[in-house]
Amino acid sequence: MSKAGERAYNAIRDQILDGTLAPGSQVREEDIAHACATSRTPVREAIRRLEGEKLIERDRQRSYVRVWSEAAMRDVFALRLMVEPYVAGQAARLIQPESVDVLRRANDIYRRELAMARPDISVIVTQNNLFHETLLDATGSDVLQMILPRLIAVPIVPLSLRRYDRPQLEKALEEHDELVMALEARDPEWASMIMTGHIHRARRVFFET
Amino acid sequence: MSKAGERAYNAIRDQILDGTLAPGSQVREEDIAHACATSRTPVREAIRRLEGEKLIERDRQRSYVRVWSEAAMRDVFALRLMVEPYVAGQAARLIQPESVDVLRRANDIYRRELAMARPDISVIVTQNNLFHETLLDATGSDVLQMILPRLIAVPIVPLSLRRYDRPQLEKALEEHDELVMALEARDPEWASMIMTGHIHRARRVFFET
DNA sequence: CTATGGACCTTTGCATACAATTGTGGTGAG
DNA sequence: CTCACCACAATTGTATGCAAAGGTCCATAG
Repeated sequence: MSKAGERAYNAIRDQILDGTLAPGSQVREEDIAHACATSRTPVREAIRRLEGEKLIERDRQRSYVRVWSEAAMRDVFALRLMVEPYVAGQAARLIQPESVDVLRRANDIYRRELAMARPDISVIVTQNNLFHETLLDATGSDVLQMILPRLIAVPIVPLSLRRYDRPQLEKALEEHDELVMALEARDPEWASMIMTGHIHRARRVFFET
Repeated sequence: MSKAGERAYNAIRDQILDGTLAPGSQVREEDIAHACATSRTPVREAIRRLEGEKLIERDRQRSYVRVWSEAAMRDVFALRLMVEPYVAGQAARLIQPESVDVLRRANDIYRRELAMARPDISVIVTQNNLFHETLLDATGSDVLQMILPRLIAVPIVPLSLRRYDRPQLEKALEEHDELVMALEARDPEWASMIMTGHIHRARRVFFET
């Protein structure tokens, strides 16, 4: 997309997702524009996009970083439990060998990091995100690519891995590995079952810690 | 929202949904701006929003009305089959008596129209939409209200009722009536089961006619 | 006759200026 | 002392102008 508009979009989004912009805080066009060395025009577009993604909400004129209630998070996980297994199943039908390689590499980096004495969680988070995004792309479905990001691009979800202890991180990696096997076997039922368990466990960790 | 921006958004959206702007046709900022008696700036915002809703797609610079493939429509129905029963179940838990009345009234108008010699389909479409929207609102869930409209605000879906013949319209009404019973009984399983059948049947009609 | 290059034209991207709206703080009346 | 109202300040909304990027079409060479 356009240079300045894209810069502004990524800047705001990153700051929301990593918590720099706290939930509930006001997002001023002028501030972002200044930070991105651009004018308000592309910033406004970026804000509109993020509004559509529900990362930003509006009260009359002003924009704020959205706050997510616990009830909303329950709905998010309920929907992910429906949609993500479907994604895994579709990916099992349609994935290309190159994408499987990408998944495998993501798991290898994850594994290597986890083997270290003090793993850097942000590396694991990145590889985890890459894994799930690659899976989504592999479905080749515009509809899924429209829906799922709205369920996982929630400030808390990508960070929920940080709540995992080491055994939980190991378990999650095992599930990723098994998912790769299911995809290679082109077995939709197997893939979606693994994913169901994977999300279930994520939900437990999220609500019980 | 803003006056001009909202006008532009609704204008484009309406034209896409009712087919005035044909799928695949180019959407030019200047044209819309002129039609809405405004400048390009608010039009650009409207286009960005619709892009986020996947009603508009972009190729390099230009914007076009999105075309929905059959594969996409299959995904839409697959997801509706997951989400709408969940909506019905949540509504059964949380719906207020006044909302039940709204649903009942919608069904009554539907029924009266259907009893006529030559029913006006657009009346039935309106009441059908009202029914499903009321159900969605009754869940009180921001997340559901963010997700579901993206699955049904697809050019073809709101119009799919037009493919129903009279017995199918009668069957759909019966299902609405039974859904009201399930909601009054506050029985989530019953409600979601009815909805599952309802969407299943909609899918059959959609793909077999 | 086809293919390639280039000028031109169409459309969008960005910045700036100004208008409008909303929040806020202070002042005066009760 | 409190409440209401008015004025001003802070932000956003809209318009316009110009820059840049892509696409198109014609001319010319092979």
